[in-house]
Amino acid sequence: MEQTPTPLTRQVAARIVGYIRETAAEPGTRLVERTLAAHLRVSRSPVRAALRLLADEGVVAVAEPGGGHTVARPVTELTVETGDEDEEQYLRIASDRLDGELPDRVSESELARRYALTPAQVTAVLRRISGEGWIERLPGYGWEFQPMLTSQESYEDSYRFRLALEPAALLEPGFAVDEAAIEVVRAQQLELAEGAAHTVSNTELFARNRAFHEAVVACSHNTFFIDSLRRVDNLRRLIEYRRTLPRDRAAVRCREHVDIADLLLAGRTADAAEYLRRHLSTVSVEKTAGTG
Amino acid sequence: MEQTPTPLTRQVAARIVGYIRETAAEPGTRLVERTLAAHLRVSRSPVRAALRLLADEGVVAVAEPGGGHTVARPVTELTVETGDEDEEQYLRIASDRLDGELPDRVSESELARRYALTPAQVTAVLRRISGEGWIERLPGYGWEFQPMLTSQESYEDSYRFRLALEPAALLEPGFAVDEAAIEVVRAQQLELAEGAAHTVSNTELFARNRAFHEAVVACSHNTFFIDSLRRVDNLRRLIEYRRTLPRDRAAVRCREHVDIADLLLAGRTADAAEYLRRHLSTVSVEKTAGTG
DNA sequence: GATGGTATATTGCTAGAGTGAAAAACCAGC
DNA sequence: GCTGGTTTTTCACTCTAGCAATATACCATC
Repeated sequence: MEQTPTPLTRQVAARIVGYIRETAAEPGTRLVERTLAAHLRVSRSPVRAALRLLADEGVVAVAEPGGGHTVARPVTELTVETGDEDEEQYLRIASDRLDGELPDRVSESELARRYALTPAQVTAVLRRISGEGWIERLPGYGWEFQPMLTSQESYEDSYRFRLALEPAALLEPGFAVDEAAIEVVRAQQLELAEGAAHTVSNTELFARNRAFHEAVVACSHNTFFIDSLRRVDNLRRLIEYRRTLPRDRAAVRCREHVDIADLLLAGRTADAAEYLRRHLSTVSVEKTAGTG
Repeated sequence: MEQTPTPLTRQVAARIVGYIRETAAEPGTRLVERTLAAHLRVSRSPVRAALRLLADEGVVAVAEPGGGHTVARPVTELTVETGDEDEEQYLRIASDRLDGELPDRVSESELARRYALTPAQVTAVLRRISGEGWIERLPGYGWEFQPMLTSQESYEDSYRFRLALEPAALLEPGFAVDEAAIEVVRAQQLELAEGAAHTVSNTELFARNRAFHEAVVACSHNTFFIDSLRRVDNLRRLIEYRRTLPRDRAAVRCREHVDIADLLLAGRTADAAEYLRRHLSTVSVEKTAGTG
């Protein structure tokens, strides 16, 4: 009865759980297959497989009249299980590279051997890494790692880049506050500022702060600003993992995030931009001085 | 005697010609295989194949004592033959997409059929396009085109992005003018300003202007600024191809480029940044008003 | 120790058949 | 028209073996 689910099925299942949480759907809410498929950009096939999987786990219930599935449990009880094996491979390579375990140039078969990957998996992970800009295909055979955020210097570079970018994004003519989105990240930041910053994991802290900054910049409705920030954050994530963040300072920064959100919600965009500029300057100094 | 050269061999040959031109090597100059290989990031194998090809074409000569190759002709006589078939495939797809001939979602086999490509070629071109950010792999099968610079709106977005980026790059603490590089692009711009802007091809005009802006930003020595600009330019290139540029205005802009280069060479970086800001504002208005 | 020449080892592409999974089309019921 | 269920079609991955091209190591010479 319980086939081993495919990676895609697991991923879709995880994202359905995320969807339920985002929409705060209460138990009994119908989960429409076509809607989910369109939202997750896949066909109904993996959606149906994922729903069966979630039904086995008791997360969703089979609707009696007419079939289909409904939410079974309240949002608060949902676990976060990602089970993303692609992500693991990616992080292992990133980690090895940062530790200097991987040479500057590697061949695809070398990666396949070292990490016990199929050719398709190698293709997938290389696609992702090159998309993030820290590996490049050579003209002949092989790939070459590009300088990452390893050095202190390039880390500071990334902050000055954001300093040029983010405040400018708020001053875009197309800037319009997405109140719902800002409310969500504001709530997250408030929670952090009021103590959660001391208990939450490194990963989670970074993810939320990232979500805040990206939600703000997303209001600019300018793809170039949004994409650029996302690219920088993808790289930052890899080394923030390995840092020990001073949590008392983090709490202060989260409070500032709340303030920025408030300014935006009050329509004081210019003030928010200026506040954001100062905020980034401060963080930059903290980070780059903190660990030397 | 004359085997059909591989794509890589042709590409390497073309880049060797470019190398000769860049270094302004005179006839008789020795072309060291290992140096070329390191410079082009390939092994000596394709370099040797390319040199044999160029020897057949008479571009390089076989050195008599001790073997090896030397430059045969003066730089001015060199042809520009690219013969880059990967580039052609890429441009065909870009063109079709801009014309609305390609649907939002495509499968790899669909592309292979439509353009008569081998699977490896499909992989290569998708790698490139996704690197430039206008296609994305879907979670399941298939790829989805992302909004490009098709719309007038997104085109304006790209200019405002550069407006936030480029002047800020000049104010980077690590900014240091690469005099040699700036001299080169200054000379190109001067030539354009003094008439060549009216005779040169669309492609060439765009390439030179791009080279100018990127050379300036490269002096910031901040990867994030440099990469971001390159990404925007990759996209701009695709639609600038199809524009009819008003050449009299282009000449004026090239003159401004020369002025900016002069300010930089004189060490007046702040003035250059301000000039660049005004320059970009003007260009933005011209472009976005010109063609409607 | 550079350099060109040569030999060897690896690499990634090709081709074809087979396969499980995903996309797409179709159907029935409300 | 919207929904869940079902069927059909298409897709891309997995093997396998073979191979030309590339990368690498090794010479010989000056």
